[in-house]
Amino acid sequence: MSRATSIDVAVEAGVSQATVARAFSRPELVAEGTRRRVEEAADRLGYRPNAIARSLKSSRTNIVGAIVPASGEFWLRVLAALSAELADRGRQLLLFSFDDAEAVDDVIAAVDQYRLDGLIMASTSIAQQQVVRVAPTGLPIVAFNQPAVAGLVPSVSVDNAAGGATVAEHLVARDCRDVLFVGGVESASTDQLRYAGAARALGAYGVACPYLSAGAFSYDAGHAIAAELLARGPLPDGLMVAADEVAFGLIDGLEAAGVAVPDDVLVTGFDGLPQAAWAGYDLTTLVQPVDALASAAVDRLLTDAAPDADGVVPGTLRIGRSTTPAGLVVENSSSPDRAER
Amino acid sequence: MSRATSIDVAVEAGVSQATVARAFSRPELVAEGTRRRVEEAADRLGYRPNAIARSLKSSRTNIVGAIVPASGEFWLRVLAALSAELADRGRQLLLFSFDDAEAVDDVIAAVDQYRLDGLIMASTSIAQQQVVRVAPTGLPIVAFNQPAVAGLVPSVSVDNAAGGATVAEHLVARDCRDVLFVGGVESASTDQLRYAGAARALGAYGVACPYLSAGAFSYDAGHAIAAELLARGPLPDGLMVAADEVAFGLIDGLEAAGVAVPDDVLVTGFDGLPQAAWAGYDLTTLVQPVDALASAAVDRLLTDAAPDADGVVPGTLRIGRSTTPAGLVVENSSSPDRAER
DNA sequence: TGACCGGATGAGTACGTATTCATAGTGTTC
DNA sequence: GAACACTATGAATACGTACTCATCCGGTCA
Repeated sequence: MSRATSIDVAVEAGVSQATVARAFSRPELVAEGTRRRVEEAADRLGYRPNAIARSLKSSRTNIVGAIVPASGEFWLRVLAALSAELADRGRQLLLFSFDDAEAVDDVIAAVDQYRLDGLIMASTSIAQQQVVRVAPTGLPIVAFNQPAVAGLVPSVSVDNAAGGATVAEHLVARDCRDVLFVGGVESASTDQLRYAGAARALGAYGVACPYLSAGAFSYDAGHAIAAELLARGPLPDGLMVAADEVAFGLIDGLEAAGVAVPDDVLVTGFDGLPQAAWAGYDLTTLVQPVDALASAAVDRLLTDAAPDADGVVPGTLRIGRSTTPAGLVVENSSSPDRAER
Repeated sequence: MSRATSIDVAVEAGVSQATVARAFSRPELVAEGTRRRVEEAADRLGYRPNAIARSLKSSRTNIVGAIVPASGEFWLRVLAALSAELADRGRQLLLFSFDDAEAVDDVIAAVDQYRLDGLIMASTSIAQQQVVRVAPTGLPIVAFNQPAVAGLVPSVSVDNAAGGATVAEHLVARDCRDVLFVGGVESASTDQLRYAGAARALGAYGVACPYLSAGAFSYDAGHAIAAELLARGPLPDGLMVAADEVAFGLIDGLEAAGVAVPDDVLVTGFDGLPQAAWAGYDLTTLVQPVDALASAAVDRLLTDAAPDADGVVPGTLRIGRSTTPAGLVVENSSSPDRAER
């Protein structure tokens, strides 16, 4: 007793299969009474149009693929946002998560088989050449937070450079004269842009900004780099970290070594994870507008945007205790640095 | 210039379409030389089998659906684990996330259309009747961490009752004589089981264990309930919270009010989120073996397990600072309560 | 040498839908 | 009342694959 088909419904309702198909896909072409009879018959048989067969005919699946790294709080948040956004537009999300960059090739092969309506590539570690290989297949693509491929395929990302600058200026406003940028993965374009934005902004104030890589965008990497930082000599005034998760690890690593944040050193993050607002850290960070980014990405995907359509969405600075030493008096406590942006 | 089909390849290779199809689906039936010729022709044309058409014929999509709540750190972790597990078995994951329980009906309708190979329902807020409605369609289902439907459909979950007991016994071992259980959503079966396990275990020691609901499984709910707790009168020795995320909020709420954890009150969580291990909280919690759970769920799904096949996987206690007051001397600091389980 | 067997391949069909084309029916206009 | 426009419907086909069945061919055995 398998699923009822449109033919079963046609027999039940005493009409042709074509009429059943029309009743579901273009109801305005079917007479009122007929349509009701078809609907009743369909209800009785528990009929649902078979999306697979429909896709075969129409060559549109209503499914959008998303390639997303398998770990990291930020990506998981992005995933939820994309899923919600697609659901709003009647699409489904086929998830491809991957651990290491090599697996991306397998994923791309799979994507190809499913004739998806589009593909969102969300990762900093997908190589440029891998993206390029997909592009000619005619599959609409959008790169998510992967500014390196901007120009090759439509992309959407937060304004990393401006965000880096915003955070840097905040540190200057908090009297930092000596800042160290702690990056995640040096080759990641987001890392580079955030650093470039920060270095330029700090340069305008005559503040130098060396770069140090933690080696990964993870809590553990941040925790591990703390020791190296302390071994290097005296701490700078401010540590500007390229990602919240790394910053959490770094803060914990520092405090385990007896260094207090923000009393001994100011720390900032980047991403605006929910945990940044949790009192345990209360981290100053650049909040990525995940929902807006997801919305923009889906937009570009479904309207088949031009390859050079780069959507850059501004982030917002969240100021927390991690850059607010106990002694500091701030005029407007809710958002003291609002004017900076 | 659309995609090449098996017919195009057949022409190019000078064989029939049937041979091309065989070369890809059952290569052992095709002679060595022919197969090579087909493969070369396919490469030249960039041919990939169309999974949609294959599904139509074989009525197997190789796609498994997952209905997962749109928020909550725990669910996101589950999602990543499921995706990885399915990828290992050559399946894809079609994601359906939902905000409110009503949306589940829409999701189920969508699921039905895609003729998925299986469906994983991961949520405590999916009503029993909704699950039951899906069951008769013949679609293999597995309920994930939703013990309420055990017996109706195959289910997989952590041993909530035993976990609750384990945590409770740990609190007793830490000299708690007065414990309050802070639940998330009272109607959630996970909540009930964890509470029941805890209450039974505590009862054996003559320790009472009242129940208080935070109203949601969220940081904010935990934060908000802190005030109510303090207004109720003197704090108990230990607060046993039904979920890590709630516990984080509760701890922050308490500390904002000047109550120190663990010095003034011990706090435990449940789930074992990565953040529990972060030094900011260092929470004692029952770690759910997410990967093992995901693996078990996929297993049951693909082998079409019996409806009464209930997979209950044990969790492990993680002991953190949140139940280790400064004065306490512990014999084996790495895992002092290992014997408890 | 003829019957037979097994492997390799081709012709044809089915999966369930959407859509094109043809046709029957119903008014409408001069 | 005939020619016409228009709506509602049915018959037939295509989407791309997998699989059944039939065919062919070289080798084997009596």
